[in-house]
Amino acid sequence: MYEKLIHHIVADCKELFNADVQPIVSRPDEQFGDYACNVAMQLAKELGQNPREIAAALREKLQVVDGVKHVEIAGPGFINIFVEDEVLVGDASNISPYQHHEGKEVLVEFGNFNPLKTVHLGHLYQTVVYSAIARLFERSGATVHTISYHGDVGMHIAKAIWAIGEEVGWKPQDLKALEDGEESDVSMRNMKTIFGSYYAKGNEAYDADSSAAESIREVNRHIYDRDNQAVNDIHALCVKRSMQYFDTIYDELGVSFEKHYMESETAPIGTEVVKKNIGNVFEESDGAIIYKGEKDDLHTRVFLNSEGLPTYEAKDLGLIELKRRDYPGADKSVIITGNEQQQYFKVMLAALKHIHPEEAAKTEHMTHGLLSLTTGKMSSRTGNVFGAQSLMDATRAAVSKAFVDSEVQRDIYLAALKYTFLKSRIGGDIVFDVQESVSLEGNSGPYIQYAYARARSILRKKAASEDEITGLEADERSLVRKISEYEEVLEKATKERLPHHICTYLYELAQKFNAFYEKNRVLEHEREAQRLGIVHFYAEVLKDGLETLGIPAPEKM
RNA sequence: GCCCGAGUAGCUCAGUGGAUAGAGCGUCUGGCUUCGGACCAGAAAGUCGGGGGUUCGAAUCCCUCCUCGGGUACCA
Repeated sequence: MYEKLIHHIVADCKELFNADVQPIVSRPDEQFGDYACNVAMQLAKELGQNPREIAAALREKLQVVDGVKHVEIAGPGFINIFVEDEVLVGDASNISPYQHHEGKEVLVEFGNFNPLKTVHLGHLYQTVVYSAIARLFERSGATVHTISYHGDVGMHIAKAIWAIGEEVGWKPQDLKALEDGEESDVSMRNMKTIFGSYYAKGNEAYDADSSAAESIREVNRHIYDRDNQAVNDIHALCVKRSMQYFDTIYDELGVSFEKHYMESETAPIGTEVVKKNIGNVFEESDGAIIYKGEKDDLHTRVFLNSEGLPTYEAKDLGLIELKRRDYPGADKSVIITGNEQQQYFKVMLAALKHIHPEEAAKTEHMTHGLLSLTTGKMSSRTGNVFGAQSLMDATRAAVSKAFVDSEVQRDIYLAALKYTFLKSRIGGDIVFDVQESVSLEGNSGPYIQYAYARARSILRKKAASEDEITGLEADERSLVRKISEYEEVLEKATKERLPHHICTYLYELAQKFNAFYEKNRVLEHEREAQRLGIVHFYAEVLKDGLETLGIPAPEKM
């Protein structure tokens, strides 16, 4: 109905006033109607007419639209539209009407876990956000290619490799301890601790000892040039182990990737691209190759440093070349990073515009905020920060304590974890309380899962029939009206790339149903058939919404 | 300094040009042998950072100031 109304209003404004409008049709407070439009007030100034008169003219037109019951004009000129019950029931029963990205090929990429580094909360958050965005595109009909990008080169890697190399005397065959570890979850975590301590060791030496710093820089060059067997072997082993460890986290989260790209692959290609464009895009300055962003109202950034090594900027250009090679048919390329890279990306994309303008045009960079904890003292004395693994463990523990006998603890755990991250708007920083994130009450993932399980429980007792739902009572109508909003919510979430709209809606819907259910019987009631039908629609929306967010919807809890 | 972003109830957040600014947590009051109480009903709690402006209408747009975060050439 929503799209139909917009269509009618556009046509009517054209016909009546010869005006081109982009009307906003909203779902007002229930007392004002099922849909509301403010186009009359927008047009009032343009036409020099009284908004209520404009509204009155539109009202005549809208009143005869099929499915519209009546139209009221309120306040300064709101057009409030009341529709027939069947319209709401129809919309409530149709949960996948919009396919905005049908036939489109979309790449969704994020730069995430870096080999040899610990996985912290921000990485976990980013992973959950990323997979929800990818699902939104999928849900709206796109073919989505999921891509991850990992920093396996750079000073942080060089520091760790140097420390390992020093310890084993640069004989990688002595790395038995690393190679032979069992690949169980626990041993993978140990591996991360081991890598972390090597990194710390290398970092310390780099700051304290200038000769160590020089040899670390040398290791760094070897990593780029791949010209030292010992460095290559240690590097390969460390990356392999790290990626195995990351896979355990991805598996746990139910996230998967079509392709992983590594900076070691993108670096040489990016370097090539930059070198090829010196003179027309890039220029030399103080021994480095830079892009002057000032001509685009941005700032200058280094693409190749004075040692000739590519910075992240050049590597990113290399990654774009790889994506062009691997996905020539992509219509859109979405990249998700933290806010701090916002201005950096503008410069990189400005440079890209000179190299591949069409690629720059289809690239969309979206950013998310920082994650922090309310209780700042989550790091223990030993220096272990409260990382991704700690949060996952804490959440899992809370779930197994609260749902001792449940067969779906994993599903509930995923709901608690993911919903915590997804319920806030993407973009701003998020401060959260571990206790609250682990909470299973109120506005939480498990609350919505529970709502679904309750609905399924009713439907197990008696299945919804195919009977028509007619003669809605006030409470029923109100619930159906809410269910019918789902398609609009989905559309909004997809267009704005903001999954939290779905969370907000699902929570409101579940609350509304719970309130209805509290005072109205479903089974063994004279309107049982109709009510079972409504419960069925409600359950379908909850399930679809949860799954779009990447959260499972178990039948029983 | 310059360039971004943020500031809404005690805390964490929705609301981003519309009608009395909404939730969760916390506090207080009530409701469970009941279709699943992991729930529901209700109360208290707000100068929407301050000030100015645009508009029929501003938490939302513009200007300005304050506070915090980020970026600002060889980190990502």
